[in-house]
Amino acid sequence: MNDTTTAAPLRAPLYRDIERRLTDALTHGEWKPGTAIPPERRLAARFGISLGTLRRAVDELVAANILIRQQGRGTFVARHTRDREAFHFLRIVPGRGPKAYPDVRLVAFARGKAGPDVAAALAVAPGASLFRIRNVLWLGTAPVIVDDIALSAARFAGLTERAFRERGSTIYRFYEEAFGISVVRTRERLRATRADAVAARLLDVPNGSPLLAIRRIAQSYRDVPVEYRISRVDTARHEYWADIGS
Amino acid sequence: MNDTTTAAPLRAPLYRDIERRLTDALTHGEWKPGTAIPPERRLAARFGISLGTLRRAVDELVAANILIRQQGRGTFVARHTRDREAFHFLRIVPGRGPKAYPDVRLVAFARGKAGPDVAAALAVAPGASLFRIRNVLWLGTAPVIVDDIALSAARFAGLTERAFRERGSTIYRFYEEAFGISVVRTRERLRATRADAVAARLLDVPNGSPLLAIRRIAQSYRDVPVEYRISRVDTARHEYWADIGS
DNA sequence: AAGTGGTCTAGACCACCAT
DNA sequence: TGGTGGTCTAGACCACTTA
Repeated sequence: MNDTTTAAPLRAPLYRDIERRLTDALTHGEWKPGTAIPPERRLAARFGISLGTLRRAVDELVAANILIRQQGRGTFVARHTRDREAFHFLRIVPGRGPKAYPDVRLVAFARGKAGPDVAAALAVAPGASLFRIRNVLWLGTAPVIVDDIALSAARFAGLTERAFRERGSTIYRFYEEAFGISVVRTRERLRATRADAVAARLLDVPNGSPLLAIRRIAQSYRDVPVEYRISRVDTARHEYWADIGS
Repeated sequence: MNDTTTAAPLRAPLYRDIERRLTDALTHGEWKPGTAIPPERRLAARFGISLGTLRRAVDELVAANILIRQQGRGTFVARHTRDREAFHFLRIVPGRGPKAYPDVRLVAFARGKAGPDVAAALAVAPGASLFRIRNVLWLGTAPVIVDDIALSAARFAGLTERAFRERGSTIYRFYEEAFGISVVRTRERLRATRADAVAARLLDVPNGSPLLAIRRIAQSYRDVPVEYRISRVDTARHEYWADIGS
């Protein structure tokens, strides 16, 4: 939650320690997305700390959308649902009218090599092997977004076009279930660009139309980058939303 | 911090109550931006609650950037500094190279009437009197952003072009000091557009160049809208950043 | 009824800042 | 040295879910 630039105190507070031990357990797959972690009283006993301190550590992970509390039921490891992927990570909404789920259509699946930018973004060596996936997202009755996704072939070993096409769930849920990779945050950079020939054709807009270009780095626990994605969005009838300070 | 859609429990927790009483005091000007609120132990006694509960209420306001804790010194009402306005609310950064403070140049100051969209955004009656302000923001050696600001003339009674031009501080700090209006959050919607003749001239780009258009509603305590702003950004060498899930 | 998370208390002690 | 926020504890009781 802190700025990455914040100086670490000489002795980290106990709840940070516990927080680290909890994400350790998550990273090592001790608790899977969608399942409950042990009850708070049990965890507090296991770590030999008070309930208040344990709750504080869990609070941090809840705030980071890594854990989800449900009163009376338990605390669960967050998992990607259709809603979460469509309305939390996908920040494109209609200018007017209700939100809709995107219809994701795979248009290209290939292997490639990482250029310097992608390599830096994914923390792999330049020239490392990649999967490159292109999707067109339909919202309502029109194509609105072209997504170009780059994945490290090493991290997603065994991925095939067929598995991706027939995944039967959202993309991030698929990463979770098939590769044990949980996307917990994204960093996005936006620019206004012009549609090139490919995007113009896929989005059915004139060549040179203004498109919103979003560069996204998706990260897992511990800020490990797992996906690099460039989205180009036709914002004639849709827009990107960002609330600051809430 | 909660979804606005969350059903309210039958009996609100005590700390929500305290949080409301604290923002009441802020709204009524009991504590001014930049000054310290009373120490936590004193506030807890004043409200007749435990320190833990008082801290929880303060925690919420700290998370919302309304209060700022400083260990050993006190808890202060957040105030707009150059850094906060330039790096927290202004989400435009250079594509490469270090961030810089914007140089804000006023190019137009006028009165006008609210159309339906602006009226809805500012929660004023359609046709209500407005101030309309246009600034060009320079970053480094080039004009990068055109800001068109709309303010309710009633809420900013007495504002003059001269006062705005000679404000001697950032814009949001000026709202705070001259009108007691504290901006604590913004809601932004982004689109890719083409530069019209005016923007092209002010930003020194060809007519029709792609520009990032940002519609911003700035809100004070209790989500009261206080400013409507449309920014048009030349993203050739700058970009907009958004981190999700952190 | 049993088990979970949610709220609230009372108090001890630590870390940091100003004087 | 005194005053501030930061951490941690131990425990009581409430609210909600499931069986």
